[in-house]
Amino acid sequence: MNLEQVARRAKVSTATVSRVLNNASVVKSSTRARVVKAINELKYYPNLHARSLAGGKSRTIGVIASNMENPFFFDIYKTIESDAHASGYEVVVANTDYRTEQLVTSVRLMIGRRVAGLAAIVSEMAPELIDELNESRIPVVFYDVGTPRPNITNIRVDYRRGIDKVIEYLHSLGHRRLGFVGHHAVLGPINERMKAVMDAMARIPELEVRTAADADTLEGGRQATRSLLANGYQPTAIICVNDITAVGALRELRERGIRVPQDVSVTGFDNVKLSEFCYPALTTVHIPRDRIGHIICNSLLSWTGKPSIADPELVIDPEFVLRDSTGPARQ
Amino acid sequence: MNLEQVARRAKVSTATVSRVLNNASVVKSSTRARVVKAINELKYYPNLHARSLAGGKSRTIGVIASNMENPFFFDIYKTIESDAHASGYEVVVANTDYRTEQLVTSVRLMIGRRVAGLAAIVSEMAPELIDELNESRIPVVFYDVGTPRPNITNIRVDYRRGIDKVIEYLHSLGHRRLGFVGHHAVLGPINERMKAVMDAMARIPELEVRTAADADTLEGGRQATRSLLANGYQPTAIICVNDITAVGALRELRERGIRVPQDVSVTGFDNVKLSEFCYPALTTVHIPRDRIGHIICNSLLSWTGKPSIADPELVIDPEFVLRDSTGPARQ
DNA sequence: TTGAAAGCGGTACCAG
DNA sequence: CTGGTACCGCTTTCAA
Repeated sequence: MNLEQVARRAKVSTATVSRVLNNASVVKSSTRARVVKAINELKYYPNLHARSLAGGKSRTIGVIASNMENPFFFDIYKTIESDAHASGYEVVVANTDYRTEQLVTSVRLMIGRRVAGLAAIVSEMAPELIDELNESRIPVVFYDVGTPRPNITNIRVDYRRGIDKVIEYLHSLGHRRLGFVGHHAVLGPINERMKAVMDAMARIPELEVRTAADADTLEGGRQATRSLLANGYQPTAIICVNDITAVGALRELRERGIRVPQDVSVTGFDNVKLSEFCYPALTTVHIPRDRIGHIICNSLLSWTGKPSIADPELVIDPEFVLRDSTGPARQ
Repeated sequence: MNLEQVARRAKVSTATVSRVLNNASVVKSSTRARVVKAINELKYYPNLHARSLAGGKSRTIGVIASNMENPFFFDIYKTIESDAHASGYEVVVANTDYRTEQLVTSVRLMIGRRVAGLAAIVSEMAPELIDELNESRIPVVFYDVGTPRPNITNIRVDYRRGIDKVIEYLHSLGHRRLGFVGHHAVLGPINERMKAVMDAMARIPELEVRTAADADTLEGGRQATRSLLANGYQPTAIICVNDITAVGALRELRERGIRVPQDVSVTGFDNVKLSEFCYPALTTVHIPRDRIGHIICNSLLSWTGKPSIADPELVIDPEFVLRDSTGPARQ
């Protein structure tokens, strides 16, 4: 089933069918009607590969994320998708599971697909990519990591500020013995969040902090919390790298009979929907995922081919959100 | 950057470069080495569109789901993706948000992409699709809805059995006044779950059931619960269409000071990870999402072109999971 | 083992 | 307004 068959049935040339498909206004309406009829009768659907090959473009934007299972990434993706659809673009996604190797594979796949734009919402990074991406001439937005380049825009959240707000608040409540629950991604923001904690510790001598890390999942948060408490350490507050791991932490604490926030305070990060629905509702830091999504999509689609007018690097300041999982330090 | 440039640099023909790319064994190893060198030096990545156009196939399988935000769908997707990757296939996804119109659009898009196989994990359905799909000759698996056809396999879970197990259990605990929290998808399994509840009510005269529905999200579950209780109705147990909405219900109940399970019991469905992590942990029904994913992928990739050897319709019996959100009926 | 060339299914330019 | 046709980048005979 192809253009030619449709053309034959409608008794026109393939060129005309193509025009109808791309609703060029030049086609006489009676002709158009015949073609449309033929298309429907034949249940014809254009071969997208042929289309993007011939056209040289692809009306598709690629999104690569570290962990779609985490609503943080998913929310950004959703926003991008809906913006893209609104502009007549399709979206194709890829997961890296925080694996650099997978990131490289995915990026190359996207290049191979000749996507019209690429958003990388990832914590990991591979230096060779920025070169390859540059030569590909594909507009790219990196969230969190990456270096600004001619066709690469950067967006990042000031995690340090976010963490500082959390620590400041906990400190004011009398917390001195802290725990940090991270996850296994060593690069990027996690590192930044972790470093922020370490720096705070250096800055405030009376602070003691121990850390543990596991997967970026509910279960991972639980495991990390378990190992954090394994050797008898008794923090009065646990700072989690994000909301998902925090919910995992809540569960571990609950099963140990440790009350939150009476016995220990817990904080999340990201402010995903779940953070209001878990029990107790999480004190966290809000990251405007919809705004990030809009900026990304906008930056990708408004690409002119020339250096963008907008800042090549955009930094977002996160907001502290107080809920029920934190309270005064015990003892 | 294309085959020809690589060919020129390696001083061979494009045919040979193509052979190297598809690692045909016929190429002399010294020649192959030259080509590989050229490819790397030029940072060449084959145009996937040209490839699948010329080859007539696409090494890509399509997955369409109703709501990727719900871990139920996401878990299935993850399994399919990992199986597909293991077999050298890529996966491209699409969301329908339970909208039939979007399903139609997505299916046509997949046909246009000439995917090697299509998995539709959806609750909605459009009759015209099965014809179009049939003519496309693409192997298809429908989960939940759809009619078996030459190239269409069907998988479904016996939701009725699952719901019956829940009701039976609640009934044995003395619950007579029930609530059902659904979501807005009118077709398919939801309907089946809802119908199962209704049928049970007819079967057991002493049962009273009222229902409410909203979106398939945490917030939706909360809203539905709110309207369920709005007019003073006081069920002793609330059956939720799935775990996500159940967690939403838990929150609404908590804010009203209604204790679970002392004052009212709550049940979920699906047994997603969150159901163990929320508080109280949900009594639910387990749906083996990994098994479903494996079956789907397997059925798609093992396609021979002829009617499959396996059953064209497969029904899965779900398992009851008892946790902490249910207890004896009060009063 | 390698090269030449005919498509794959569209798009878009140039005539008419 | 419509048709003819030269590509788009790659795969795949067919010969050499």
